[in-house]
Amino acid sequence: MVNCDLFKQLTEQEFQKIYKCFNIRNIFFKKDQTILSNTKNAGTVGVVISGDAQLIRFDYKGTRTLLAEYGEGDTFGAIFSNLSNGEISVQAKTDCEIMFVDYDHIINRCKKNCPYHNTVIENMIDILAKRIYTQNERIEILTKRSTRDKLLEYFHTLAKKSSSKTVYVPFTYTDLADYLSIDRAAMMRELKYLKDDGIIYTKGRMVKLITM
Amino acid sequence: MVNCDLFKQLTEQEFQKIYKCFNIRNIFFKKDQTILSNTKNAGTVGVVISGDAQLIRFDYKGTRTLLAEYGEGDTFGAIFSNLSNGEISVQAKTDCEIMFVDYDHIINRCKKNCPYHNTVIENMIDILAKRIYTQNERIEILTKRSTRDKLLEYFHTLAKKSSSKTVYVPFTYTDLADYLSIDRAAMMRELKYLKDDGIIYTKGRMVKLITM
DNA sequence: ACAAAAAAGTTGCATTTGCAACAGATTAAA
DNA sequence: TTTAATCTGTTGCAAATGCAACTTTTTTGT
Repeated sequence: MVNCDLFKQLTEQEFQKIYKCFNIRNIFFKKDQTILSNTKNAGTVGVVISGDAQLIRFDYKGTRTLLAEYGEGDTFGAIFSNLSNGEISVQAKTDCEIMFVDYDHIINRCKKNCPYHNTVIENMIDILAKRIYTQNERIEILTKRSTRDKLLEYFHTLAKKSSSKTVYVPFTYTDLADYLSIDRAAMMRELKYLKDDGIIYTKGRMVKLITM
Repeated sequence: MVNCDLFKQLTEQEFQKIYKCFNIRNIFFKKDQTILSNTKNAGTVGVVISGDAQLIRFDYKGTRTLLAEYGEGDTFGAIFSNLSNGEISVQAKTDCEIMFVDYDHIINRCKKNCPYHNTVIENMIDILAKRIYTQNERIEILTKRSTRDKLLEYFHTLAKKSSSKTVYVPFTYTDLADYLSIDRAAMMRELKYLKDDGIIYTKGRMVKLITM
């Protein structure tokens, strides 16, 4: 049984029917392979069955930006901005299995008018809404004007999610810098200042928020 | 007849039924009034019938960020990030009329199972997808590390939309700085450098992209 | 268990940016 | 139509940031 946002609340039989009707296919990827890009698998939605993946963009300058992280059950793809001359792609962070579903099949009801298609569409709405929410979080962070404020906003975001003042950065500090869209060295320096000022305490990727 | 993304492709009769069934109400706002915020009209979707509105956030520091602009037919609200200690709200930029629809009514089919409810749901998906697209554009811009690159990315975004190398900034330069999340003075300075370097030519809010 | 690769942690220095504080131009209001 | 308010355009200066170039530590692959 698949355990993912897109097909939740479906019975096994319903899922099997949809699997055929929607022309769904599962593909395995090795670490560092490209799962999806402007040219590869465009117009499809990817569902992570196992493993981890990252949405990454490279600038014309070669600047790397980490746009999102996907884990088991997460859904990605379908909607990208086709702007920017940069390359945007989803990369396998570990070996992973991905289920591909055509976006058009999801949102356009076919003549059969299967009742469980409604469920899928409602799930898709939830996925889109969640993505908007996540992007809003990201925008909140990026609109902060200083490195310090970006870091603090990010840590507070994590803290809210885990309802704890002790948070764990879910990826490397190198990636964190790319996620916050700042220079890694400048970020490390600011982390030190934050520690010096007694605002945070860190040990590896564990960060404890002291003030507030 | 309403002309908006949310209820497009509906007949007048269908719309009238939905208007009652969904408990929709139209409200007029004077310029600078708050249309929607964390506390006011949360959980509802606003549709601009006439006038213009802006999504704005104020930081704990008082830093203003312009998050989005809405014109006639645009849909806003329903999904905000509840993070950040800042105040987020939709403000009337001019006098305007707003139609409020409860988000739950849109996405949850009722027992009557009206066929035209499908249309509304499909419209909602399009709206969410479009919003994701717009947010991606914004993130593209914000992840640029320099003022210069932010400006150029923004101008190129406008240029793509209008398929022209001559673009018109749709709001004041003061607002543009808030939109790009940079200091206005620094932005004006960079605009001057861009002109000096022969990369752009400007006259008022008209910007002509010379290179590429 | 070892070698190689990646990440973490530092620092000096040049550049960019934000901030404050203006004057002039334009727009809105009385 | 005059006044007030907002927006545009500048500048000096201090502070923040990015960049390059390292060393040390940790992780990964064989």
